[in-house]
Amino acid sequence: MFQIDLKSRKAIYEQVMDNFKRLIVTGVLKHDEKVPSIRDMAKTLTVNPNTVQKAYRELENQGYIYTVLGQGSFIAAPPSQGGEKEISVLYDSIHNNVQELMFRGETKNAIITFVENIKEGEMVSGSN
Amino acid sequence: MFQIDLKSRKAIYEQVMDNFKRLIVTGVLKHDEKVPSIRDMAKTLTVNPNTVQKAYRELENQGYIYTVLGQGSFIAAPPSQGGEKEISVLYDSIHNNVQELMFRGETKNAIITFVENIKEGEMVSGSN
Amino acid sequence: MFQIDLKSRKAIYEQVMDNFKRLIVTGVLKHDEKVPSIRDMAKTLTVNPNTVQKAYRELENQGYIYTVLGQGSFIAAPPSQGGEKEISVLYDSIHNNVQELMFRGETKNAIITFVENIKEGEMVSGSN
Amino acid sequence: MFQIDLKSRKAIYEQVMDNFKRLIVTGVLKHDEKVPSIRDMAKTLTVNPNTVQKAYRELENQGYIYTVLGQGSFIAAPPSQGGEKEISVLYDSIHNNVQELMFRGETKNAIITFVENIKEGEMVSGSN
DNA sequence: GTGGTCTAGACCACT
DNA sequence: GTGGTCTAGACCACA
Repeated sequence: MFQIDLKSRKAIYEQVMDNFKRLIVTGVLKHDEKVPSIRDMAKTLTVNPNTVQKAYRELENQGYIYTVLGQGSFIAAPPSQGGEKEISVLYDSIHNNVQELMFRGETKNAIITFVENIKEGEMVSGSN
Repeated sequence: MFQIDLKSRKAIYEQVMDNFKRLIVTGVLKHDEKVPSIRDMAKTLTVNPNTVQKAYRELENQGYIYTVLGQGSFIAAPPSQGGEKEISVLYDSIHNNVQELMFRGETKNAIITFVENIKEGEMVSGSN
Repeated sequence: MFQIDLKSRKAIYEQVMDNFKRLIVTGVLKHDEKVPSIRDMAKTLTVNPNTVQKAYRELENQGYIYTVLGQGSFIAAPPSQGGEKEISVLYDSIHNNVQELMFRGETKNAIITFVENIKEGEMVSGSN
Repeated sequence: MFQIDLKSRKAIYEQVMDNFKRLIVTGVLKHDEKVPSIRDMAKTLTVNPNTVQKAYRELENQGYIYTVLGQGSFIAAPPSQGGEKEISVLYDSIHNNVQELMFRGETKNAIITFVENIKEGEMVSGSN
């Protein structure tokens, strides 16, 4: 499904979250699809189950998955409305990244071309 | 100059770094300009000098400032070349942010318009 | 493992770094081997944990070790490529040392014989 | 004569010392030749006279120059004998540098060839 | 004045 | 258990 980098400075549970988010956002994981159990996930990634549990708990808090007691966790429906704050955070992040790219010599046109070529169901290698 | 949030979950020294990076990238702080001494900065922010020192040391490692022994720290010259890895990280981050925005219902056109309106010396309210 | 000289003019954290570098470069410490925890090392050397932490952080920055959150630090893989600048610095240092040795009466042949006898996994008493 | 790098992490007085040592060892400055006065040197390098004074004092301690009261400082005679400790320090430094070069993938032959090509009166760009 | 090092000791997050 | 952050406060070297 995906891999995590134990040597990374990023916390493992955050890496797990990021990977799930990416798979959900890119449409690989669809609404109401079941996610692996905590134990299976932990075994697959060879990490501590507590770590996976923390990732799932956070994902649930942020609305990406929901849990049915005794049955496991499932992908939540895409947010139909709301999340204004989330959206502005994302825009701010883009703003900063674009400015730093320009500071580092990238042209605005190159950046816009890059953005234009992004498709809704496409993934990028490794990120943040 | 700027403020930091002592209650934030983000480390103080990282907040200091982010603020300086933003001021440098947006052109507010210019090449060879002197930055406040560690002690002054610590007093202004009401944090421990060691914390500011850590921020400055990291900023120096990352090439944003340079230090002259016994005289203080100064804004470094913008990166003329290299930083390929940095640049690809920034592009990846934009990629992910754009995808999540589209997942949340924003249109590609709205995002591109947003990017087109970013100027090289402009700041954004709260970021990251 | 090794000892440090608290009275030396050289910073303690630098002594710790130098010792680790020597053990790594000479092959005594091998890839993925665990290094003592910060607390253990501090106890062994009878110095403050913060001092050891600084040494470890720098060693990580320079690519000699890597850290797994919550598990400790480990010896990194030898540099496969790059480090052009590092290499030229080392050559420059040799250049200067050889010239000073000749200035002090050592013959070129004696120096070359010395270099020829250096083995990849050999240590030298006290250095630097 | 030479330049110093104010931005370097190396102390200015040490840079001055290193430069003089290099000029002496490479034969550019010869026995009994006069070295610039502290004031002239400070003006030329645009540094504090106290800094130059410290460099000269250290150079005198290490036997590279000697001072005649009221007349200035002069290059000392090359060491005819002694300095066993200095010599072993230089050999140790070479030992370590060679080992690190091999660790970084340089071959022994390449290093030996490099040493063979060093001439007594040749300089190297920037060192250490 | 400046930054750099070190200690002692507390608290937090991750595994 | 592990490393990471922060504080308070001392001392040193350099310019």
